[in-house]
Amino acid sequence: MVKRGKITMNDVAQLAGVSTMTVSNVINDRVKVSPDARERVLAAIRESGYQINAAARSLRSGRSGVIGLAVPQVSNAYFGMFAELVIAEARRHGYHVAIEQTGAVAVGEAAAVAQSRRLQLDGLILSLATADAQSALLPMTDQGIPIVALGEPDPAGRFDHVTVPNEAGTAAATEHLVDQGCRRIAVVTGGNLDRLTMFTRRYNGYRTALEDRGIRPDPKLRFAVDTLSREGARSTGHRIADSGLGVDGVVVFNDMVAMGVIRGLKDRGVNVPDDMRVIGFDDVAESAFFIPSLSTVSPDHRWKAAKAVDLILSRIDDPLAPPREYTAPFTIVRRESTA
Amino acid sequence: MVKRGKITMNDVAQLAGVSTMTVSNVINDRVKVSPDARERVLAAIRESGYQINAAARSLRSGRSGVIGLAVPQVSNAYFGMFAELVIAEARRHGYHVAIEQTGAVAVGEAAAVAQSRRLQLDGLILSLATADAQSALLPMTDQGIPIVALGEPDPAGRFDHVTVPNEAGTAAATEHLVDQGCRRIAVVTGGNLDRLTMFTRRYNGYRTALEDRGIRPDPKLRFAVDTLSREGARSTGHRIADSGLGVDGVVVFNDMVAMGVIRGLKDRGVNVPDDMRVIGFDDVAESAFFIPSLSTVSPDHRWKAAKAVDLILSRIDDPLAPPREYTAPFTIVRRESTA
DNA sequence: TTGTAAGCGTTATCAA
DNA sequence: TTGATAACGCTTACAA
Repeated sequence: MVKRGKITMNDVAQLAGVSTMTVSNVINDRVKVSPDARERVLAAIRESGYQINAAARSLRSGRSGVIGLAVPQVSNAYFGMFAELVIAEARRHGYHVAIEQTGAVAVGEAAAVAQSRRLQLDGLILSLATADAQSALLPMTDQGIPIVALGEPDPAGRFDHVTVPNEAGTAAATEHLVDQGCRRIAVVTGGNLDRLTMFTRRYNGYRTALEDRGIRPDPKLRFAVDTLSREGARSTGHRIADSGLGVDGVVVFNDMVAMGVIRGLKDRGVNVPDDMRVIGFDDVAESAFFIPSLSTVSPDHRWKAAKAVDLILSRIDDPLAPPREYTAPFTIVRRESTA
Repeated sequence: MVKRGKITMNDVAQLAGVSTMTVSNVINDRVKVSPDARERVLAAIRESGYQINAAARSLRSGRSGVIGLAVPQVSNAYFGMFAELVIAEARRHGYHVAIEQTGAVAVGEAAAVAQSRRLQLDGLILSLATADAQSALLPMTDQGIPIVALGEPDPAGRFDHVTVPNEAGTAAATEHLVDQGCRRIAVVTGGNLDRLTMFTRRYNGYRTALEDRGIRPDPKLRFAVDTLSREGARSTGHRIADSGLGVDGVVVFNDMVAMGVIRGLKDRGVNVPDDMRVIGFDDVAESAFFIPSLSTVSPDHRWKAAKAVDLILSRIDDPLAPPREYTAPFTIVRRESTA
């Protein structure tokens, strides 16, 4: 008995011989419904192929059952992996995930927040990539929905924040290179280091570690790179190989770029790890399969995804709690690229 | 003048001293609105920080302005790249994209369709990975929204279908290996080859090409692999290296697996391309950066994304047109792995 | 060009 | 335990 066109809750109610409220109560498992009525309703739903209308539900209830996840770029391996973990974690709690793309620009990040309100999302996990996100996010007042910031913190400190061990992780990576015998250790970071961004933090970790080990940091050994482009990473490899600075190790601020750098070194006949050692940050899946497999700082991504979802849910319950800050645990994974 | 809580179209209307319909007309750029009224409305929107409620709009109008994209796995490089292209293409037409994950299982694919109806999506681009999708998709009748199938076709032939040149592409890849001097060419495919799936088609392209070049296909040279796991690809590399079959070339059904295979060969001391040549399929971004860079069949992904979005939009206008079928153009990209 | 009225499908509230 | 009613915020249809 398949009705043509849209089947509403009303249709199901008529089929089952009950009121729409009873159907609603069965679907949402809300109040007590007699086993008899419940059975008839479930049968009617099955027969009719009824699907609840999310727009109507969300309009009336004000909640959508959907959490937003805004990332700079969905094609980036790191964010793809992270999205998958968030989806799994949200599902465990009965939530759906809507993925947005910010393009790693401030307006994109602000747009994601606006879009979340439009779509009545129940929360937003917002991966902040810009430092000047400040300009776009700061003026936002009515922060309606729970927001968890990843990467950079909200400059206004309004959001919960989950981050990775930028300083400590990079320091440990740098020390690992020292332990492997490197003395002329270059560092590859993004952007400028004027503000306190992820790049600055990782750069600081590198410097601190060198100083701790009695090696004087050489400013010439810092190479800046365009963050999201693989070509940029590759040409940075060329620059390092051509620098004539006697580099014997490279700390790179993330795995994607590290692999690009290694590729660029290879273009110049510089082999990793024989001629130069390289370590990354993130431990994306492909790092284990790259040739050479990539040593890296491995934050606990699952922990991070779980914490982000947890924070959203707990803030739905308690919107007024003060903003919280968490840092994921990490390990150093030693692979071929630093052997 | 920022109102606390939800600002509705009505609030904006009052602020601007017009009716809600005038506000609606301004927002949707629908009928003629006097420049004066329009200006006041836009000012009121700016002042109040009004955001339209997507749920209400979609409930009333029956349209959401959102196209769904359901892929097996968002962390997969191929689907990540494709999602990005679809997002860009949809945006050009004023549409938003909601990404779903099917897990490459039939129930996931069917769930994505159901979810699309619930969410009032205006269309669904559905990347079909399962052959037994037949069992889950076939019984679906009320196909409410426009659906475009990618990868495998809808077994019932109800959906528009955009595909890649499975046979021709793999045949060209195989011929390229022959041209490079390979004679014992292995093939890596997924699953069993009982049904006519993407795997079968690519396998057929391989066989046809060999026969065309007067090389007799050897069934022992076919290696099956678990599609979505990188570990599986790597161990396939081990199996090929350990096989003692004198393999000098490998045609792999996609790039991700090809890179895993090369990694596995490397584990056994088999170097690509010196000891063995390898070619993939897809031309994902990282293939150019892998070491060795990967030769591959490169379908025009942008073309494919554009065609998929076009088909959705044209079907919104004309739901009853007969299903259409398109195949993306391709080129063979020669890189180090087959040099 | 602008405004009024009705209703999209669901759920909160309250009465039965 | 169940049902009637109103309302969520917007757009369609039509009247002014």
